[in-house]
Formats: sequence, structure tokens, C-alpha cells
Amino acid sequence: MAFYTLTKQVLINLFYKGKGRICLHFYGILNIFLLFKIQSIVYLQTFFYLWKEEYNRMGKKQTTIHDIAKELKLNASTVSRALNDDSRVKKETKELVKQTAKQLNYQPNTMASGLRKGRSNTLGVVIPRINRHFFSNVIYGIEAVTNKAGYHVIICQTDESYEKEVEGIETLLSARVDGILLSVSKQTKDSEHLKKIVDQGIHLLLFDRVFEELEVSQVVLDDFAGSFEAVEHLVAQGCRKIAHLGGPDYLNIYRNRRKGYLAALEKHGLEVKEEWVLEDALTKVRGREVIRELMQSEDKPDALFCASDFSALGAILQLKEMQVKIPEEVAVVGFANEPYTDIMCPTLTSVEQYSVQMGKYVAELFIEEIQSKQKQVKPQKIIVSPKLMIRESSLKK
Amino acid sequence: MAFYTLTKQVLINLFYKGKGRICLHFYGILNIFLLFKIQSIVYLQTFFYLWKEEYNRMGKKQTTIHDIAKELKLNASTVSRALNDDSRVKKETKELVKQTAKQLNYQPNTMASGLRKGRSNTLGVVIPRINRHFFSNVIYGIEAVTNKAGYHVIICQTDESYEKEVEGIETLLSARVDGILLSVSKQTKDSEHLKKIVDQGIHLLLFDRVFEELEVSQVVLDDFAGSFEAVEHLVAQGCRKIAHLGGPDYLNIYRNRRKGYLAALEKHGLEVKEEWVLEDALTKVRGREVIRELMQSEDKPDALFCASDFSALGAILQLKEMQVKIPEEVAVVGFANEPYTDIMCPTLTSVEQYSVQMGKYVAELFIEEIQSKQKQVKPQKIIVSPKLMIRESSLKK
DNA sequence: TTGTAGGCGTTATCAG
DNA sequence: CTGATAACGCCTACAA
Repeated sequence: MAFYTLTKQVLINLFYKGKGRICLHFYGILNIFLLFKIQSIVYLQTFFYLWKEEYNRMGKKQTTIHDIAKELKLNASTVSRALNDDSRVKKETKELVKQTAKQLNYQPNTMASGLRKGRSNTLGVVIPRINRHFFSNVIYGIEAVTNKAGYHVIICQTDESYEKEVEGIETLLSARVDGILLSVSKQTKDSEHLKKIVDQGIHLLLFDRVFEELEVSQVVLDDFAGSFEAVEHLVAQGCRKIAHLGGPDYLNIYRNRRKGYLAALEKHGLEVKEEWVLEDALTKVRGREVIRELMQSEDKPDALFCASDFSALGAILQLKEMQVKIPEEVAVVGFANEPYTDIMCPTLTSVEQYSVQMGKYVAELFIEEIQSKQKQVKPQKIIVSPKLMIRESSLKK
Repeated sequence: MAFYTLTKQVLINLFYKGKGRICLHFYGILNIFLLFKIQSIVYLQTFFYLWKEEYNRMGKKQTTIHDIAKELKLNASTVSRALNDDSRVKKETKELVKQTAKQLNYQPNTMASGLRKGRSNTLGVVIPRINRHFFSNVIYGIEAVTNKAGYHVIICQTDESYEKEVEGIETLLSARVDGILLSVSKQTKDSEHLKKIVDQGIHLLLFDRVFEELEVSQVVLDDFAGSFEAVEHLVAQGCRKIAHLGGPDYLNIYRNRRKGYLAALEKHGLEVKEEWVLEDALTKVRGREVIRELMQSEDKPDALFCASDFSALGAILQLKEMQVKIPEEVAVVGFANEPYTDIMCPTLTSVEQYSVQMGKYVAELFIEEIQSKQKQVKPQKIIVSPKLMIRESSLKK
């Protein structure tokens, strides 16, 4: 509701600012006024005032601690203290203040207090995509813990792109978040951008898809064990020719799943056929494609261990179309225990990741770090044990 | 890195503040010093300084526009303008500033700028639960639109509880979000808390679960049409005794789905049996229970129209257990087109809600409102047309 | 127990 | 085109 005196300066500045059109308009009116020798500039001011009103409109003025202070003939600092339950304020004053605050519908301004205190009580979470079962559950877990501790969460999605990951991190740093919980995107191959976070003194924690060598707290699944157990289960079912539909090697999760697979094969003295160890077979579509190829060759696998439930799903749909019996001819195991695994036909054996729990763990680690009195906290690593959920797609008896 | 002069006042204040223990400690040291008649107070200060360092530690100091200004012997305001691409700044200056900013690893402080500008470039989203297919997809849609426009999103989950909804709104108001996009919780029966948002001059938009009478922009599904079409489809398949597993009447979506169901029955002159119109049958568990009861009675339905895919799923699992043939004896239609519907056996006929698109719509409406020059924007209502996805569970031929 | 003053980092206004 | 200054709302060191 600014009210300008129409000096030449003001007009010049407006002109500079690219509001030339409007300025000229005013100049025009000004000239007209001068022509008619109207001394008073009141009309002009009114006119300009209206324009500002429209241009510069913002939300209605919110009540501040000053308003409360004025109302009670107190000082703003006392009000501030009262609202923060500072022990130095009289009980009666506190109650009075809180009551008035409610009456005036006072909402503390977190930006102002954050600015002053140098922290925002906000937490950033960076994930590939929110509309994926695993990640939305992790976030659910994170929020469950952090909300209780008075933090709110800003989520940045990377869409599996390195650039968007960097972008998201910039946004979060600008928002002065108190910490960043991150799961790297598929395209992310180095951790320079993450080091920047740590350098700025902001807590960084990684989960699921991590850089193991980074000196920050991490929560990961024991992918190796999950794979190993899954493959051993297949072996126990009599499978000997087990193919692996996996993901890229630079992501810890797929690397470790592959390692677990290879280790299990080795333990049982099974041959590793290179054509059966695939690095780009994570989606439903790829699952179908891969199966089409594999089943055309002379030497067909008798089991599939998939690093993703989606490729397992694709594979099963394709196998069904090809009239291949599951699990008799080809047994299938997936990874992630997506909600549909126990509904599909046949129900899919898969590895449960305890996603909500992982979210809770990483959030708890964060809270712990932030509340720790030591300047430097030793990074912790939580390894969540997966659980093999055995279902029809792999159970032969 | 505060450096205190140890006046009596400081100590008294610390004492008031409940830091008594430490204060006494200092007094103790002070006394010792005095005993030994040590005049200089330097040691004491150093000691205190160290304590403050530990107590008051915050993130490392970030570079500000002032630092950049100092570096370039410019004024902070010029730097600010340069970084915001204000037309009043010389090109060379701009480049110089931006370059220096990058060198010094400058991150603009959104809290400060938000405080000054009176808005936060943040958007609040209130939903029942993030780890649900529909809502996580809506958010995906919302973020796709808002991120492009430079907004970031804070998500508040209500867990279907009214209190948490109110709480979440408080949080968002304190964060001075520029708008709130909301889908009401199952327990929310009135809209007083929503009116408060509007009163504070903050943009409120509703989606999916809304209060239709509220004078704000809304994006909803045409639940009536979706239901109507679904039931007509069942009728066309020869079903005459159609039960409805629905939800509470005070939520628009379930109310409208029920209305659509009833309207379709009426149109085709089919009887409405009260025992077949259920208001608390939205979950997998309830789906099973309801079917167990319905199939025990004399007069069994020959079709189920479920307002949720989960109750449809429960029903199907139960029917399969009871060896009832689907769709021959009982046809089933769900609602939401959850990802598992085309995987389960039999695949489930369901109603697609275009959740991502709904998110995009509501975000676009918000952007439109916020960028509109008029103070008062006429609320708009977007009604998304659903699509019936016909699958095995209801297709008799 | 309360008051005073100053500053957090940015931007709007006005002066030059 | 750039500089100086005063807010934005809150908090805290220090004074009283």
C-alpha cells in the first residue's frame, strides 16, 4: 500500500526498471495537468496509488509479535520469549500473550525466525521419483519421524537425471535446509555435487542408492544378502541355469545384487554364462525383450533372478504368452516386493526391502546428528536385512 | 563466534535462562581468580568463548551478496539487481557479479528474500497419504508444473485425520506458502479450517476430495459419470443384482459414486436393495468381510461395483477362495485403476482417474491465479472425465 | 522479569 | 547506471 510522492526521480527509476509504458502514461497525464495549470497533485497521486495497489499486491498483512506487543503494551521481545516458553517470562504474561496471539490469529513467520536463527527446521529429500512404491514409502517413513521433531520436508525429484539432481540440491541449499537425505539418480556416477553439500556444513545422509565410500551416514539394504538368499532358494528348488536381469554396475544396489547372485552361483559350483548376466534389464518392457531373446537360444535358462519386480513382471507376462510353465520350466524371483507381487498370477517371489523402516532409520540418524552436541559426528551405517518372500513363481513343490 | 564481556548482567541472564549450572561454574572460577588476585580477566573470557562455540554452533557462514559486493567494490543492492537480471545494471557488471558469485559459491538465501518480498515461492500440498498410488501421482503432476514456475513444494500428510489436517495447514501458513493445494482427509466433515486459509489471503485450491460448496478453484473427477458408466457396463453384461461397496457419504467422491450407481440402477429399472449399498467398504479387509456376508444370504448379488480397487481386490480374493466364478457368477468392477488391476487374476475392470493430469491441472490453476493481475480471481472448476478400463473381471463374453 | 537495540540476508525506494 | 538506506519479522545479547 505504498504511497508515492511523484518526484522526477521516482519516474526515472520506474522508467529504468522497464515500466516505461506506464511512466510515459503518467508523464502524459502530468503534462495535461500542467497544461491546465492544476496546482494540486492529489489526483495524480491517487491514480498512481491505485496502480501500485494492483501491481504490488501481496497477501493481507499478517499479525506479528509487534502487534501482540502493542495490544498488550509489552515489548516485542517479551512476546517472543513468551511464545517460546522462555523461563524468564512470568506465567501470567505468557498466558496473556498466548491468548492474544490466538485471538489475533497470529502465525509465526518461519522465514523470519529461520533467517534470524540461521536454520530453517526444514529437511530436503532428494529422490528419483515420488510416484514409485519404494520411494513414496521411504518418504512416509521419513515424515513420520521428522514431523514429530518439528521438521518439515521439501522433496526434490531427479527423474533419474544427474542435472536435475544437482538442480534440486541447489534449491535445497538455497532454502537453507538443515539436512539433505538423498538417494542418487540412475545417471549419477560421481559424487562431487554431494561433497559440496558436506563442505557447506549441511548434514547429508544417503539411503538405498548411495556412494559407499562417502564419509556420511547411510542407510542401505543388504542387497548382497538378499540376492544371495534368493538365488540359493532357486538352487534349492532344483534350478541350475539361472539368468540375472540386473541394472548398471555403478549403482551400489545393482552391483551388490549382482555380486550376491555370482557368489551364490559360485558357492554351488554353477556356471556363469555371460549372456545371462544382463545390466540393462530393469523395466517391464526390457523384461519382455530379454526373455524373448533368451528363450530363443539353444541353451535356455531354467530360472530368472531379477533385480527389479518390473522386469520380473515383464518376463512373466512374456513367458505366459509363450506358454512356458512357471515355475516348472522357468522359475522367477523379483526384487522389491512391490504390492502387486502377491496378487499377480502366479504370485511372484520377491525380496522385501522394508522401505518405510528405511525411511525411519535415515530420518532418525539425521535427528541424532543434528541434536548431537559434537561438531563432527562419526558417520553411521545402517544395513537393513531384506526378507525373501517365497511365492508361487519359484516354489516347485 | 560470539565473544562476551563477562559482566554480572550476562551471568544473571544466563542464570535466568536456566543455564544455572554453567553459570555457577563460572562464578566458581571467577572466585578462584579473585582469590588469587589475578587482575586480568582474559583467561575467563577465553574459556567462556570456547563454551559458546560449542553451544551456539551453527552451519558455516555462507557467502552473501555483501561478500560479493565487497569483493567487487560494489554495493550490495547492485549485486542483488545483477543477480536478478534487473535491466538497470550494465551487462559487464552483471557478468562480473555472476562470475564472482559462482567463484565464491554463493547460494541465495530464500528465507531472506522471502521475508523481504513477502512471499516464499513455496507451495503447500495437503494430502491424506503420500504412499498411495493416486496421491503420489497427483504430486508428481503438481511438481512437474510448479517446478518449472520456480516453486517448490512442501507436502503435509494428514493420515486421514482432521487434527493432522489442521496442524498441517498451520505449518504451511507459518511457512508463508503462496498457496495450498488440498485434498481433505476422510475424517474431515466441515470446512472451517479451510476458510481460515482463504481469510488470510492465501490461495487455496482443492482437488479430488473437496467441499463443492466452497468458493475456491477445484479439480475433481466426474465420479458420477465414472460410476454410472461402470454400472451400465455391468448391466450390459447381463448383471441385474449389483451391490455397491462404497465409502462415507460426507466425502464428495464416495457420495457421487453412489449417486452414479443409483442413477444407473434407476435408469435400467433395477431394484435397490439397502443391504447391498455399503458405506464402509473401501479396504481389502472390508472387501473380504462384506463378500463373506453377502454370499451367505439367500439373495446373492451377481455383480459388485466397488468405489475402491482395494475392496474389489479383497472381494475377488474372497470369491476365489469360495470357488465363485468371476465374472460368470459374480462380476466385479473397481475404481482408481491401481497399477495392479491389469496384472491380477482375473484382471480387474476399473475406472481410470488420470491422477497425474489432475495434479497438473490443479497446479496450473494455482499458477494462473497467482499470476493473475486481478485481486480477486473467479474460482474455476475443472472436471476430469474418467475412463472405464474393461478387463476380465467383468467381461462375460 | 521486562525493555532496548541491533542484525540475520535480501530487496524496494529514493537519491545521485 | 549505481549507491545508501530502510525495512521484512524475529531473536538475543545486554541493560535495567
